[in-house]
Amino acid sequence: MSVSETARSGSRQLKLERVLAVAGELFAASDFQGVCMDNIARLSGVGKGTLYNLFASKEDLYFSIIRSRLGELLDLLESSYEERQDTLKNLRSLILHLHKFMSKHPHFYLLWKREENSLARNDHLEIAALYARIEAQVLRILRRGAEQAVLRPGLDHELVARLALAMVDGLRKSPQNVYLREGAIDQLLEVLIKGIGAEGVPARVTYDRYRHVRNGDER
Amino acid sequence: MSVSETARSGSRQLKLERVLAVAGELFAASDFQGVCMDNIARLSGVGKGTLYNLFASKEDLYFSIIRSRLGELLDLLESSYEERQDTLKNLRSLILHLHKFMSKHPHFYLLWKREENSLARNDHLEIAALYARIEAQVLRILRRGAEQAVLRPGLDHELVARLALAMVDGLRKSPQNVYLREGAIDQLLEVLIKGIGAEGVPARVTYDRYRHVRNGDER
Amino acid sequence: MSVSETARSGSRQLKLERVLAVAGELFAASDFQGVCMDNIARLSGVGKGTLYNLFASKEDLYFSIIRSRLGELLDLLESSYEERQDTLKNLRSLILHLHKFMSKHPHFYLLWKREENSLARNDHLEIAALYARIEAQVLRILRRGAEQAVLRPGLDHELVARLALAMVDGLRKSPQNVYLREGAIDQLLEVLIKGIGAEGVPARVTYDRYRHVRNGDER
Amino acid sequence: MSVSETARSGSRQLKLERVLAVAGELFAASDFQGVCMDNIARLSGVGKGTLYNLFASKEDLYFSIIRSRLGELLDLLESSYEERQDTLKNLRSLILHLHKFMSKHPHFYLLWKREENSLARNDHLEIAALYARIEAQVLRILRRGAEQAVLRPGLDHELVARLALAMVDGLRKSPQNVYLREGAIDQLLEVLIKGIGAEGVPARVTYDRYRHVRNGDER
DNA sequence: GATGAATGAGTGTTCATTCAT
DNA sequence: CATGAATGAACACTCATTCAT
Repeated sequence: MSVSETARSGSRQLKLERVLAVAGELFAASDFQGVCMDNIARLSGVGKGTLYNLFASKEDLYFSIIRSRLGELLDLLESSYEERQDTLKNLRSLILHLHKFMSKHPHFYLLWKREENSLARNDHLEIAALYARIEAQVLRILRRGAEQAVLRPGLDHELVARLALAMVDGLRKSPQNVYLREGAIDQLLEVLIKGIGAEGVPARVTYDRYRHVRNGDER
Repeated sequence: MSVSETARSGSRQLKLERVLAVAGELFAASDFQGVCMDNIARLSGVGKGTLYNLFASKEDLYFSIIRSRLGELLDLLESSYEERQDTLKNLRSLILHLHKFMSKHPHFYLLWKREENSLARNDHLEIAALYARIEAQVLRILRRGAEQAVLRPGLDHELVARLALAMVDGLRKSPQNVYLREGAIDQLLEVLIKGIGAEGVPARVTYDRYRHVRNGDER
Repeated sequence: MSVSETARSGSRQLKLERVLAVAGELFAASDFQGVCMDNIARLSGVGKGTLYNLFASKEDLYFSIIRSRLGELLDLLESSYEERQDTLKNLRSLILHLHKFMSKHPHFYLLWKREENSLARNDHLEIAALYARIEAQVLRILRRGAEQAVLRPGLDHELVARLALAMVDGLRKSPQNVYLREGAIDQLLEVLIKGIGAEGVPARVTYDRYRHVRNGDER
Repeated sequence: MSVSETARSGSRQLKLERVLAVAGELFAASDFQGVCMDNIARLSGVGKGTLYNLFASKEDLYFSIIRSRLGELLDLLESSYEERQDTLKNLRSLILHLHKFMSKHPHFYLLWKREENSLARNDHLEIAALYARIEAQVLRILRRGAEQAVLRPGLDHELVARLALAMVDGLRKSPQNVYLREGAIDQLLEVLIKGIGAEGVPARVTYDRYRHVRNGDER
């Protein structure tokens, strides 16, 4: 993480990133068992043995992809939260970041969601823990909203958190171009805020528009 | 399906059902490649060769599970719709049926959702078509609601359909007991109706309560 | 074992024998890890999968070779013993049978002796148990000899048993033609009997000569 | 070997010894292919590359262990022989040295005996040559004994040499504590001398007892 | 039709050896 | 000289599919 990394570990880091990217794409295109280490190695331009220097096993590689990106996402979400901010703005910001991240890393997102629907892989606990941190972040926002009376009373916040996150997922299942369709996320927010906001709370947050930029796509 | 099937093909039907049930459980517990035909055959009490009389291939078997249950679900949803009914009741009914079905067939649901997150399996188109029919059903309800001015104007119905279905999915990811928690689905409906309903439309549909009965669970 | 085996199990038996023979030769020519299942399969004329139907693993195959032949040998030695016979004749007979068997199955013998010098393979206990039965047989003869006062007193019979068996092993390490050299085994017996016999016991047992026939050699 | 080695090469010698010791233990505990160079390097505290500076290959390392210890043993046996000495004493001394050496270096002994039961390793000739020198030493003693008429006539000395060495091997296969059991080796000698000695030659050599000291064990 | 033994392509993983640093 | 990261050939074992019975 430090900037002063040596050249060696830098090169190692690069190799690792390349492997993660290639493997992510392959895993997304097929499934865990449908991808073979030979291909990952060849397409990453490293020897098969090197794969096993970087990761303990195929499974480790698979979950490393999810873990690393999920970590990124969490850092993003947690650092973008501002306690003193307007609750709705925070909610909006979180959802926008989520949406942006999943537009930027569709491969990773696919893997993540797929694993959510797998019951019993060994490593699953770790993934579940990371996911729980996302929910916790939503919960924090919702509770702050309840304190500020921005949300209507009587809501089961845990349930609402899950619903909100599920709605963002819903966007992903749309025909491809929808990721770009400007209004989708605003409509989502409007439905959500109207659904959970207290009477008279404006559902449309227009100021401070977030720019939908698709940068750095993975081919 | 016909009543007039011979005893022989009846036995065939039974075998087929047993295979589908066993295979569904196995596939849900692991993943496509993690299940082997030997086990399916042994646990179903049929010979391996018979499997290949019933299904063209392992993949065919896999998708047959999804296809058959998804067909059931569609029959259910489409037949429960009543054109002349109250729109909100129809929406509510659809969501309740969905929720009930996924409580009753968690194995199948897992497979289905998992496949939704797979890009390129050969058979995917067929599944997608079936899923589209569910969306179409939601859409039909929403449009009827718009005609009756029960929904607020300006909504992208396709988007809303997707969001609504995603919210139901959200329930599934809850800790186990939530399937049973009575209020969850009502809160979902309340949030949704408040989110998309026209001003003054009551969000709580209390009359004619749907009974949450967990019958016929698959062990 | 029964003569009335069905054709199927007969064919299975044949295949199994062929595999054991081929694998025995390969293992003897190299070592456990130096032989690959692909080769065993190819040279046995069976598919690789069939190997795994017959044996649980490579190790199982390896030890099956030893186990099966060692069983044969034990049956031979134990059935050739006659309680009421002259003790020296019994000792002589045992050693002759041992020698004959190791001339006839040099591959097996090599494997067996090699394993004796391996400390910790999983299956080793079983082999050790079989070997112990051979020693027990020698012991039985020696004790009977002590009763009959054919052996000089004061001998540690266990030690003598081990020495006797080791001497037979010594023959094996000779240049190849020695297996055939008529006199070797008689000299061995003479040294042994003189070494452990009571005073006045004739060391040369000339009557009833055993014919050294080399039949059924394995290519 | 020379005393005037520089400090550097002295360190090299030390490294080499450490590697030989570590590798010997590992090879004895498993088998040739069951030991990997990584482990040898790590446990020896040298880099993997250094291993390849010391030895041409894994096989070379393996046989270097046997070769070096076998060399030691030969020096010992050949230097302990005294032409003018009593023949039986020389024989006894040789066997005692053999026995002591194999008590002191059980790892090496295991490797050596294991290789004796392998037909065709490339390097085998060299080992065989060393073994032949041991046999030659026994032969020398036996022939001298024949000259002195201490042995009975008519013996095939080569065969007797092999039998004698095999008997010492027999001791090794005993239950562990036997290495220590004082009397075993004396019984062996008694049996052997009675077996091959001329009439009237005392079989028990009691004067000048050899002390069975277990010194310098390899942990 | 039903069965399960036989098959061999395919896969994860290891490890001796090399070579840039 | 010493090191250990990189490599890819080699291997045990699995499993979808076939087909003789």
